[in-house]
Amino acid sequence: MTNSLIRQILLYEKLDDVEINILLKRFEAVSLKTDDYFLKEGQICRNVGFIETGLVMYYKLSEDGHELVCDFAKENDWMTQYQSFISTSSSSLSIKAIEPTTLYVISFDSLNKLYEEVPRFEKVTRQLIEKVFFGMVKRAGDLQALKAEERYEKLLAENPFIIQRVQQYYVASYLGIAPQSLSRIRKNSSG
Amino acid sequence: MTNSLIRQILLYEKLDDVEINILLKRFEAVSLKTDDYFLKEGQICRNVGFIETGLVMYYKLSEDGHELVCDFAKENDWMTQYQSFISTSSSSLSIKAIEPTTLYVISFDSLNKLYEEVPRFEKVTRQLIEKVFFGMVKRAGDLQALKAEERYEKLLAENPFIIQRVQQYYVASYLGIAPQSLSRIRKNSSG
DNA sequence: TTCATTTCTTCACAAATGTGAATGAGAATG
DNA sequence: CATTCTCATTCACATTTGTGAAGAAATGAA
Repeated sequence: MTNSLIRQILLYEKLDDVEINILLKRFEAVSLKTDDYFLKEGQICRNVGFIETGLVMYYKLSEDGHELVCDFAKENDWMTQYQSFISTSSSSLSIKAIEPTTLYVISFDSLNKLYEEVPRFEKVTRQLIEKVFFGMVKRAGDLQALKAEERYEKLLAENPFIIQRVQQYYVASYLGIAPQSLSRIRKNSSG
Repeated sequence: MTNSLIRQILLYEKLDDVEINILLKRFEAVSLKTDDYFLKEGQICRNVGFIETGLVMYYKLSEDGHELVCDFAKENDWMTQYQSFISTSSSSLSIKAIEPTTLYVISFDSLNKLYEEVPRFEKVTRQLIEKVFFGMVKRAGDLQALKAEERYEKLLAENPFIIQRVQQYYVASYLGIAPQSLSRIRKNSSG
């Protein structure tokens, strides 16, 4: 029995076959078509997903009504809206698939039962949250200290999948610049 | 027995007098003069501090050798460099007092003993970390979506203590702009 | 107080980024 | 295939922000 979910979890914590089987029963396979939502703004996020294949985007509506892209997640990434999930409060973000996406999904209740059944799984979760937290610190630092062109170059170096697989106006939004500016940056940096 | 440390903790979790006494024995009172360090870049952060009075600044050196201000913490705030603390790795940040500061400090080992003695204290810690995490998400969103003047106005509205108590070139760095730009923004926004 | 040092402000100009419009390329649809 | 629609590119120009220099103001030390 090997799938990407188990493979990923085993990177963080050794679990035996019994534990793995318990764990698998708690997850449900879900498919999203492009533009389907994992979570809509205003809803309470009651699930955590692990992406087997595909690509999703976190975004919110800014005050002037534009989509503001906050993050991406791709195959082998975990996804949830932590604030909403943890505090059972309505989410200010939406998460939608921007490629056909297959997931393993676990609900809040199921996750808590899993923690009782497989206590070591809590360590996995904690490490994953830390990873997201440190990623956010890094992102804030980049937005603070780098100019647009540098942020683009860094994204290209560190997360090329975003630039390869995401529409440019979404990438621009994620970088905090206008689509036209990203177009200009790409022209200057490649030539 | 009432001090700001206990008062703050009780906001998050009800603890009885026995627990409070155990807890107090694990913390040590420390004073920092202005420009004294709580943590220096390159060191491993082995402590968590609770600020009773005063003000500290997190910063790192950018590639061009300038101080880049990452955060502030004031009285009744907790302070540590999570990444270094959690993973016992050397810190890329420094934390220094920018006002005379009094602290309660607890070491990594002492904190873990405290978790055994007062298990409920883990809940406090978890909530504090979540708070920092959500704050960082918000900061990244602001840096992404707002222009310099809007970031300044928002800081003034939400954290006026920073503008009142921190030198302007540090505030500018925190906002991700040049000191002269902050000066210009202040001139235009007040008139 | 006086002097030295640091920080803040102001200015002129440079560089970076935003904006609206026009065009073009490609994908989707019929 | 033709048509539409969406997105990317380009351009001219506006706005925002950065930069270096000069001086003013504030701070700290003798």
